[in-house]
Amino acid sequence: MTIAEASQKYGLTPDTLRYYERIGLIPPVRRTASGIRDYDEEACRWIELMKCMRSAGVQIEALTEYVKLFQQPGPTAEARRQILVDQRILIEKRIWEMQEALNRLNYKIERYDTVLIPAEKGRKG
Amino acid sequence: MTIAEASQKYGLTPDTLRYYERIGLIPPVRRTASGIRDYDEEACRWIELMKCMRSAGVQIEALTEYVKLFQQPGPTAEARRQILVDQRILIEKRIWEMQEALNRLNYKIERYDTVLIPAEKGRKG
DNA sequence: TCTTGACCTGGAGTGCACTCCAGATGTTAC
DNA sequence: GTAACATCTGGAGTGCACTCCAGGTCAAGA
Repeated sequence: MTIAEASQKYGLTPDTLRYYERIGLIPPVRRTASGIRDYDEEACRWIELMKCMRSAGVQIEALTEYVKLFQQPGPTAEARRQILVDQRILIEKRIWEMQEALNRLNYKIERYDTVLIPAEKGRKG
Repeated sequence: MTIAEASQKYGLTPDTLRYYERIGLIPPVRRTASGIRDYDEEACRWIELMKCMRSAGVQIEALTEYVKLFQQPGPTAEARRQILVDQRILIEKRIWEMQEALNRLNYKIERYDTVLIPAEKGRKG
C-alpha cells in the first residue's frame, strides 16, 4: 500500500504519515527497493492505533515512548503497560471534564430556549 | 478580589487571566481608581465558565465570539445559542472519540495483564 | 525515451494557547 | 519616606503538533 492509499484509508495526509514515522510515533515502514514506503498490515495497525490515541488527545511523547519500548530488546511489557495505565487515567479525567462542560452547555441551551430567546422575542411583539 | 486572589481561586496564572481579558475571552474587568483589576462576582462567573469550557477543549475563537455577542447591543440570544449548540456537537464528538480510545486502552491493558506480562515473566522462570 | 505525476528528504513555516519579560506604576509594612 | 512586593502594559518567546516547501528521485503511460 502506497502512502497515498494509506493516507486515504485513515484520513491523515501523507505529510502527517511521514511525520509520524520520522518522530517514531509509528515504527519504520517497509520500503520498496527504490526507497518508497509500502504500508503492510502491521504498519496499518500502528497508524490506526495512533490515529485513535491522537484523536483522544494522548500526547505524542507518551506514544513514541510506547513505540520505543516495543522496538527495544528485553522485557518491556510492564513498562508499556504502565504507559497505557497512565494515559487511561488522563483520558478518564478529560472525559469527566468534557462531561462537565457538556452538562453546562445543556443547561445553558435549555435556558436560552425557555427564557432568554422568548424574552428577546417578547420585547418587540 | 485582586488578580492574585482570582488566580488562586481558579488555578489560572495572573498572566493567563490578563491574557483572557486581553483577547476578549472574558469581558473587561472592573478596575480600581489606579487601574488595578478588581474581580467581582460576575467576573468570577465568567472565569469559571471559561475555565470549564477551555478544559473541555472548546476553542478560544468560539468563546470570544460568544462574549462579543454578549457585549453587543440588540438581540443576540439566538446567535449565542447557536454557538453553544455547535460546541455541544463538537464536545459530544470528542467524548465519543475518547471513549473509543478508553475502550481500546482497557482492552490492551487487560491483554497485558493476562497474556503479555505473564508470557514475559514465564520466559525466565 | 520523454513527460507527467507520485514519492523522497531535511528543514523551515504555521497556528494555537499560553507564558515570560522589561520597564513602569501602585501598595503596604515599617 | 522608603524598601519590598504586587500590579500594570505591550510585545516577544515557547511548546506542541502538524504542514509546507525546495530540490531531487522514481514510475508508468504515450
